[in-house]
Amino acid sequence: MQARSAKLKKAPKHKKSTKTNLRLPRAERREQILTQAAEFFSEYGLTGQTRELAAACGISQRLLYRFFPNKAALQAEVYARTILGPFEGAWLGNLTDRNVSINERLTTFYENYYNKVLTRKWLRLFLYSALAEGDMAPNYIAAILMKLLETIVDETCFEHSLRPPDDPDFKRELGWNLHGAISHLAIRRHIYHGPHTVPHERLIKAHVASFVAGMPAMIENEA
Amino acid sequence: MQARSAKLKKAPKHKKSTKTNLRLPRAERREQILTQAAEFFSEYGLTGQTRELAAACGISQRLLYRFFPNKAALQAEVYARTILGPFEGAWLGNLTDRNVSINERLTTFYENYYNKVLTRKWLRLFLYSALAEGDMAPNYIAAILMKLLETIVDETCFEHSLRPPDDPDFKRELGWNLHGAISHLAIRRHIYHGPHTVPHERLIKAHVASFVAGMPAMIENEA
DNA sequence: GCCGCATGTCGTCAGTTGACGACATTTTTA
DNA sequence: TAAAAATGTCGTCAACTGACGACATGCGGC
Repeated sequence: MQARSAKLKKAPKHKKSTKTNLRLPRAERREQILTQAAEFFSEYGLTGQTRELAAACGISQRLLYRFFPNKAALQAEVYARTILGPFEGAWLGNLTDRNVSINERLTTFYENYYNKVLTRKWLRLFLYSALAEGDMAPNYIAAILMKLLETIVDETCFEHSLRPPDDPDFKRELGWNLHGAISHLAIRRHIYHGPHTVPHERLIKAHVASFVAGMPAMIENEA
Repeated sequence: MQARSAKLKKAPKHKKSTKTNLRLPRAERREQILTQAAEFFSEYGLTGQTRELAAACGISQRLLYRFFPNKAALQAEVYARTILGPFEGAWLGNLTDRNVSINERLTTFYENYYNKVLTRKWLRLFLYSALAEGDMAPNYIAAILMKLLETIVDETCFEHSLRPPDDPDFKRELGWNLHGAISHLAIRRHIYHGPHTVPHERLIKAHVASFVAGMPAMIENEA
């Protein structure tokens, strides 16, 4: 964001000598760029400059355009990896193991989700994209989230021997009670720079406890 | 890159025929600019161009600099009005009226909060600012929110004849269970463009019901 | 009427920024 | 080992963008 005074001094004009600007195979360089770009756009937003990104990669700006036709294409790939990637894991399986208590299942899942998905990098990229109307793959995420939300509501209702709501939209919204509270915890900590005084493990347990205990009230309230 | 706000301004102010915008008194023009700017920066982010904003106002870009020394100063004032403004209202009072049921108090409050504060404009401005590390007045908001969170936890605990947690940080975090769930509902609807199939009134009631019913579990869970 | 000033615009400067042609250097291959 | 291919940089263009000096214009007071 500040002066790019980091601009290399009298770089080795033709002599190899000291500077080891080693040449990387195409795939490897591409990988490095994508990794740096995820970090970079997450930090400075989608309007971050390609020159700055190149500097962060330690390469010339021109080289970026040897790998991606334009900035948007690079960002699309960053998005696909960093946002969609973490969702690939199907940890959903454990959620339906009724040999384990519902509280433990939910706590374990969200402990994992918080650490693997709701990171600073992920949240910033996601929010920048959403604010820019970046409809990048919201459907994909929506599909996975819908399944998750239905699962946690179904399982929690089963615990109480309750019949889940018939309206699928409303049913998922009940799941958002827990999912939203934990997502917002991550947003507060990573985006709003709220205090980290209470360890998140303790809070996830509390949110899960409230969700499970509050489920009957949410459903009965509908009478 | 392309049309960020490329919308040619429509007719001036009706009257005055073909001639350009009528001349406004300084205070009035300033007001108009601030109103438009809130809308504008909320929509296009803090990197929105002053030329586009001027066009939206129907004035020349130069004129903006007759009212504000620079872009940042204008944004700071927009922020103070649009973000801080809605917090001024002290609807907190009703929350402690124990003649009314806790569910009704919380529902009424959050119904109001959702409609008056958690609007699309407010959320977008707030998020853009937070992502840009805009430490603009987070303290002021924090102070009000802290009071709010403590109040709703105190009142809900009172309902259950429970002693609120001694640790003030943890106590506030419990309040975030409800506040976060509702904030995230607004974020989903206004920022993520999630579905609006279920009316928010119904969801606020559900979240409140879960919060109130789940409070004992959150506290006992600490054993 | 016409003076003076607040209101408002035009044009431009200097720094930015995405994109890319031309060229240089290293590695692979026949 | 020389040519081809791959890897990489320099320099530049055109559009963008915040900022502002110079100038124009409507309006109230006398």
